[in-house]
Amino acid sequence: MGRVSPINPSKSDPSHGRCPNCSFTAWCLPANLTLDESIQFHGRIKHDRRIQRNEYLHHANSPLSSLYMVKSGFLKTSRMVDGEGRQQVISFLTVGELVGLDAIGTGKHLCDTVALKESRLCGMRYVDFEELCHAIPALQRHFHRMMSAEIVRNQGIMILLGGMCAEKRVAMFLLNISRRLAAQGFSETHFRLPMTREELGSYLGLKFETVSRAFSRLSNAQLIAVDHKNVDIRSLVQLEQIIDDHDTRQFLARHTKLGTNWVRSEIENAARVIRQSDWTRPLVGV
Amino acid sequence: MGRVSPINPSKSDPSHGRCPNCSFTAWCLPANLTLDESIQFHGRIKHDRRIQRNEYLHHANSPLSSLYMVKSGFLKTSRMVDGEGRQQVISFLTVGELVGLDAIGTGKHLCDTVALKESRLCGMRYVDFEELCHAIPALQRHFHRMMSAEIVRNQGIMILLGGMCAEKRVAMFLLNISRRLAAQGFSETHFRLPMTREELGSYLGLKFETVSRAFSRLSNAQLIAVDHKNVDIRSLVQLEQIIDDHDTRQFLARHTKLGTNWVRSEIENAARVIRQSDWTRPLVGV
DNA sequence: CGTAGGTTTGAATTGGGTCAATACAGGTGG
DNA sequence: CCACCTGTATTGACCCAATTCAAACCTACG
Repeated sequence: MGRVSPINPSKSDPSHGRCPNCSFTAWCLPANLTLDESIQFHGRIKHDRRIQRNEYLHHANSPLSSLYMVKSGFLKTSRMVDGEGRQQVISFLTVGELVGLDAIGTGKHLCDTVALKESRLCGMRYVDFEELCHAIPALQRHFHRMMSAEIVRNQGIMILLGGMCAEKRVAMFLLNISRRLAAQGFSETHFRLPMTREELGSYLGLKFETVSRAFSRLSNAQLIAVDHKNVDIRSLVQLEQIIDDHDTRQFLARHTKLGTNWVRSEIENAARVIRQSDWTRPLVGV
Repeated sequence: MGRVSPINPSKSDPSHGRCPNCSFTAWCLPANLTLDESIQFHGRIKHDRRIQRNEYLHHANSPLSSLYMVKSGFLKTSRMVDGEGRQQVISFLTVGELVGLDAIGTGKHLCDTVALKESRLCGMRYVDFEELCHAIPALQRHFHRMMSAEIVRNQGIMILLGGMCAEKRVAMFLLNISRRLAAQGFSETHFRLPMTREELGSYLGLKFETVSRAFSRLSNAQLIAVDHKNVDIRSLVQLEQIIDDHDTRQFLARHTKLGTNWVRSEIENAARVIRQSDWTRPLVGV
């Protein structure tokens, strides 16, 4: 039996299903299913559930019924942090990402999951999914790999939260978003963040003012351009460099031109050059 | 065919295997396997691998060959954080806990895993494990639940790292250790930590001096007694309360008595007792 | 429009980090 | 058995990045 090659989702043949570019079908392409298996899998999918901005996909404590794949849009998951209602954002989810893995252990969702913008999802009843995993060994292996990958992702966040300064956290986040969007065929340098500074801060372990300042500093250093929720990455390379750089402030200072207008910038730089060594000297052409 | 009831591991019947109280067999008890399945599972286990303090179970980048269960002892896993060799502790592992889930996605370990003290483990080749998961649907379901539980645990760390002050982090850690040891039949209030302050700090996103100060403050507030690596939890209840309390410093201040010498002498006695006895011995059913 | 929610920025505060000094435990070898 | 030595732990003094508090400002949307 011929194997379905792991081609780009956008080119996948929708002949055996009513949901063109079905995100769930696309998700299991790397599992390298046979055509039969692929049809079998596709047959259990509930296609194209839509939810509006601020609408909940599910609340904490609700039972797990289905796993969902994001087909379009953006969602966040968040969890209660203490006795009283403080919530912390646990993840942001976008196209091609699976929702509900954390509920399998207990059979109940621990997270609220809510749409940050209008979103479409494909779902599959979890009991069906388990059944298919047993019927299709390749799917089982793929699922194990995906669960493991989720664990590794979370370890990445733990590293971010455990030891990085504000600018590195934001830089890592931007690179992460960039890669995830690029993987789905969107621009890797130019996007609109669907979450507020406060939600982002909650995710990154920072207050919203600190997030805002971090954006400003990265912007001053010309690594990005920010206009409210719109982000333009000016240098993916430097954004990556800053994460490994031991002295973040110095790294940013090297690339920063001070002030918001030419005159002020020139004056302050001139003063600095006179007073100190030339490490604050702006880039050529300023 | 009769089902193996999910009884306490320490009472499990070792009749169908050479490894009494085999930690891996115990791990799959909640899966509620039939006797046949249980024997089948047990048959693939490589029993009783021993590793010494500071010995590596595996290094980062080494291929995943086996999953391991900790039978006794304590290990840590850690990951490279940046270009140069800074490592961050990702997890501490003790009796009854599974090692290697994060390697399934890529087939390579991302973490170094090293023993904090002499440890014994049971292992199973991952290919065998996958095969058994397919052959035994109950095992597959159990494994999925365990992977999901691992994701949930990591979310807990993310919450800890994202928003808690030093004392709360240490309090949570102590409660966590307490529960894990209690689940294996050890004392839930009285134990010896196998890791250094630095390793603990790395895990909790703090410098070792800060960990030390946090221990001191919890100790001054009579919630715990600390003597170097020996910890005696004086009030599990208050330790839980402090996590929900909005104003940690005030909470601690309320309970702090200055200059109580009698406490100190009791602590030192307790510490002596721990040092003399083998603290790793279960209190029940030895 | 007008208002509420979101963002930016400044100034003051503080919790944790850094640096440094000392104490202690546990292992080693004499 | 003891003396030594190294790695670990505690504690104090000072510093700095992030938080808190506050004031504009913007923009999205009814």
